[in-house]
Amino acid sequence: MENIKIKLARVEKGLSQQDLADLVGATRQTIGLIEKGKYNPSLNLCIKIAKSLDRTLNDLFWYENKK
Amino acid sequence: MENIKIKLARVEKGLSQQDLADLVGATRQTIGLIEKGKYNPSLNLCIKIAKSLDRTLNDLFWYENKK
DNA sequence: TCATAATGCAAAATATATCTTGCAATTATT
DNA sequence: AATAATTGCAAGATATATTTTGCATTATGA
Repeated sequence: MENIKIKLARVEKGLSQQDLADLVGATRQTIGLIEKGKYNPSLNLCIKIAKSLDRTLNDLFWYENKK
Repeated sequence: MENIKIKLARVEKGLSQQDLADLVGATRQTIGLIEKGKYNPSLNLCIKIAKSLDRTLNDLFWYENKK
């Protein structure tokens, strides 16, 4: 369950994992593991990531499931 | 920073905190504290809550900030 | 090729979300 | 008014997100 959306939005803005980590006040490892889908991040961190990437929560973390 | 959106969506569906807690596999206290804005819930819990209330992450946890 | 930046991985430590239990206070129902 | 249901609050225990540090691997650029 990789989160490819974050990675795409990040590289689209020309940011490294470290860059994004600095923007949201987290560590590179945390960003990497979230992108890998190995973490269940906190809401506040999700919000910071979304804002830093000019996206919304739904854009990055919401998956529509048909029915 | 109370989260009134969750509370509104919950009562709108005629659910008690305990009901919602059961639906998402959490405890009543956890739901209560999230509604009070005293917790920073995990993304997975947010997703479960949103689905249980037929809302999206943005509906319940995203606040548009002008500029 | 060489150097450097970016990423992956992993163990131990720390911070904090969540649970458990219990009781008080409030609200709804009869 | 009385009873039950709902919610608030709080301390201690547990689970887990996040940090810290370090090293290996891969990609990038000179």
